Amino acid sequence: MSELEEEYRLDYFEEEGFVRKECTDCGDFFWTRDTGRETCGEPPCENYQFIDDPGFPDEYTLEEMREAFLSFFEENDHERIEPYPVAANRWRDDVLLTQASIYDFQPLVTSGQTPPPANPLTISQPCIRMQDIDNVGKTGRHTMAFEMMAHHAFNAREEVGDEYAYSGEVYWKDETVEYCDRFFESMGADLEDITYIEDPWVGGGNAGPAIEVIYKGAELATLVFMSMEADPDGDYEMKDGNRYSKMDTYIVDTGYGLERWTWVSQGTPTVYEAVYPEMIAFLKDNAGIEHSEEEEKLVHRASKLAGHMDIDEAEDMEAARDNIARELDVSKSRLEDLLEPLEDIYAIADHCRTLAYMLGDGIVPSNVATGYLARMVLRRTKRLCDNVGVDAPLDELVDMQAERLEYENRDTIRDIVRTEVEKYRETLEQGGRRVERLAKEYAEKGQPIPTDELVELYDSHGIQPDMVEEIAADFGTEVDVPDDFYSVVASRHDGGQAFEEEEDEDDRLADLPKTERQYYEDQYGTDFEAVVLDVFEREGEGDDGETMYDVVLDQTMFYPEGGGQPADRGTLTTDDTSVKVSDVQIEDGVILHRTDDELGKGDIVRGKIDRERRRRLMRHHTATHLVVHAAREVLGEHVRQAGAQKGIDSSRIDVRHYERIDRETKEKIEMVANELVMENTTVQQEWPNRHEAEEEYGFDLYQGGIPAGQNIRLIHVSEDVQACGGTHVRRTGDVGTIKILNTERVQDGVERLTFAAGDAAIEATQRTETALAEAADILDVAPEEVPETAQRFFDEWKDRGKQIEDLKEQLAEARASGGGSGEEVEVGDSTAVIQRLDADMDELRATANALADEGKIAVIGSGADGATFVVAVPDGVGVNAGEVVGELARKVGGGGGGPPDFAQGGGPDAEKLDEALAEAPEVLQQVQNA
RNA sequence: GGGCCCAUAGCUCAGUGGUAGAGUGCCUCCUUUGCAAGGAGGAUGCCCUGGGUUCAAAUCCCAGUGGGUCCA
Repeated sequence: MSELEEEYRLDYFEEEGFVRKECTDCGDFFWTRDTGRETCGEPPCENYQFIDDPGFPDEYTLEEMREAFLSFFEENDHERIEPYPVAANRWRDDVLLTQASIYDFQPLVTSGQTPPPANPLTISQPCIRMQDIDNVGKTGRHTMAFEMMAHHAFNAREEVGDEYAYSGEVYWKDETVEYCDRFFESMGADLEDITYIEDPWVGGGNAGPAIEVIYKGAELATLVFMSMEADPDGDYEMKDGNRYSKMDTYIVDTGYGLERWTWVSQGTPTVYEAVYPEMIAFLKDNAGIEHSEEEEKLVHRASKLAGHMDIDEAEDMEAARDNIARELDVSKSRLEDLLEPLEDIYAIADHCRTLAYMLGDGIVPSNVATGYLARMVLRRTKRLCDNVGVDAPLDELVDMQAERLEYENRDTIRDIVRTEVEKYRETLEQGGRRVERLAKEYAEKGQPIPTDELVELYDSHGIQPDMVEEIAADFGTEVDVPDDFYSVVASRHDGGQAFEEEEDEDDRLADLPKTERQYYEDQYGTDFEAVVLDVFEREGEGDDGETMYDVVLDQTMFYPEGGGQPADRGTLTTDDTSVKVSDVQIEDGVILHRTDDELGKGDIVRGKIDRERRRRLMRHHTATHLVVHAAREVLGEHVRQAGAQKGIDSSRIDVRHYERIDRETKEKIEMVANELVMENTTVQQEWPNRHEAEEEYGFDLYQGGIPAGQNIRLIHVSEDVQACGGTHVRRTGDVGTIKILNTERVQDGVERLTFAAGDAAIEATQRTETALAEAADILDVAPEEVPETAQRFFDEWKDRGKQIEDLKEQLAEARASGGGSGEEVEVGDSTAVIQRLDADMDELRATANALADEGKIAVIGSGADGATFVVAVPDGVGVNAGEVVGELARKVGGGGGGPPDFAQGGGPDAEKLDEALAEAPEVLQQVQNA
């Protein structure tokens, strides 16, 4: 850290008369105007000083505080930026949720590939930190959802010129600290009370000096000066033990906690009371929580103490509670009875805000990714509500927050919450029954429910161990919950990790110029001329191991595989030869044409792409945009594309939605999509600046992934606008027609729509029509009558099955009582009937049973399908049917068995059946004697 | 993206290779009758679909479909 010491010697500190001191408690270095100060000011070195004694002259609500911050920086030449979604995985694939304002600009802006939307800028970014979930409500200061107010400046060293998307210095450390000071000043804070602690920052491969800003015991801001990157040969060793070196870009990354600032301005005992006063009042009232004046005072004092204590760890919670109780001179249980309901209520308010952010930004609960996080939060919130006795519907509670956050899709949010609560209820109900059965079972055995059953219940059925304990208690059953339960569950999930294939990078490839993409200039073009720049030999890459070639041209009409659109095919022709193009890929802007034969470097070639294939792909691509657009219109604004694949005969898109799409809904989507086709509007492409595009259309542009670069290609189809690199038809009418073939649920919360466009749609319709016509033909009715007729046939078929069953029974009885056909022999005191009857197993069984009912041993053999035997023995006769069958079956090369009074068996050698039956009397004798 | 679990009577579920079951609901009758209840009898079923193994599959194996759940 000492290596960074110089980094903190700011001119600003000097001019303002700051002194650098070492905290007498924790040893951290800090800067202050107060020369007499000894500690850094941050808990646990010091306590909160703002509770019941607000830090600013005026109280602020959340909204007022946000506005105060943003307008302060606006007045100081920062541009105000609209917040990004909380679902960060919409623009980056390394994280799920937005956890800080800087996430908005990673990785493209921070690495200098893409310019920032404004420079410098200010923003208040909603964030969600799931890792704090257990502390929410309990510590008085943790929230899962919060807004990070920030100002950012993106700088690049002068000497690197215009290599990056921004250049030069906007401002750096001195100005950043000065802004912080002046903002405090504008709020009416006492500047003597502020300390700036030196606290270098490391994260995500970057690092830099950073400063924590403490005021009245609360950390109100962090000023990060991101300027280093991981580098084994770097000059600086940071606190993570790795070495870092300076980057060409350096970025001001600040974070001011909106909730903290609001809290400090109000001086309430907990942050929740400052942030959600109305909601907490509502919840208290709804849960029927009333406190006497004395209790009220106790709670107030307890909250104050809790706020002072450092209880980040769950284990410390118990101890902290003990200390608080002692200090207040009440019993721990009394304190818990008072505080626990309040803690639940604080958590509910916070979780509802989290849910409002998540669902409002279009996350659909599911078993994957952010959807799963949303489901976890929702279920946890529901449990908290049940626990504390809040009976207001959850969708209403979430809506209260959604309304405050000014989301427009509130109806959808409520719908999603209702659906999800209902799903949870069903899961609990089913799980409850399952646990009851288990509890009963183990209660009878007098054993506790073992751990592996618990793991199974949790892992496969989503039932928490505490719920098992609760239900088991009703049956007096113990439950064996190990302390490391969740790690036992985790160990079940250990498995082989897929390893990534590494491809050899060709240096020659890197030196080639980017191929000119003619397919954008003329999407209908199929013929072109080009010069061969290079040819790569690919040995053994062909389907049958033959050598293939990757041809690089200066320009091409061939569309390389991308954005779910397969590559074009066609031919490249010179005066001497013609080669087939079977695949086209793009690598770093260089387009590779996979061919079956060699071309010479410098050759001039005529390219020709498979026109019909391309047309079909274009129709399907435009149709994809139409179907997504139609799905949004029918299902709701939350609908997002979750993957797509275009094809020749059909295409599919996966769409996020919280319910199954039934046939009626499917037809509605199909209708809307086809209406757009019939409108026959033009399909337009443009290449606007990415930030202008984002500003105008929002993040919903990026349905199929986020492209890099300053300018992005937009495709306008009707009202729909998407960032897209694919080829499209000129007018929607050129799609012809769209037929949705199928909908399936590919994951929870993700529906797959398979559809065909143009001639492929007609073909698909014809296929189903043919199937129907053939079915109608077989039934000999008109196609419209197929369902009714099929129903009638099915019913009749069932009826007849029952009749046949009946008749066989009667036949068997008649045979048994009529006797005659079978050979009767005496076995001990009883009579055995040995009979050959070439019929199926059911019939043999019925006959044998009927004989046994008359008190006779039945040995029936059939040669209908191989050789089969049934042996039935009446009650009280000492012959083991299983053994008899076993013996007989062996003679026909098979086996058999069953209970002593009824057995069946057989074997493949039907011609030995009579022989076996002839020996049956002997077998019976033997078995009886044995 | 990966793992695990489930699919049998209208409903809730048993059945672990050998004659498909229980509880509940349904129908009929009896007792009683204000309602509820009780007794006797009866009907329930492509054991999700398709393949495989086997003399024999609801049962074992594979694939599919539908649902549930946990993890990243």
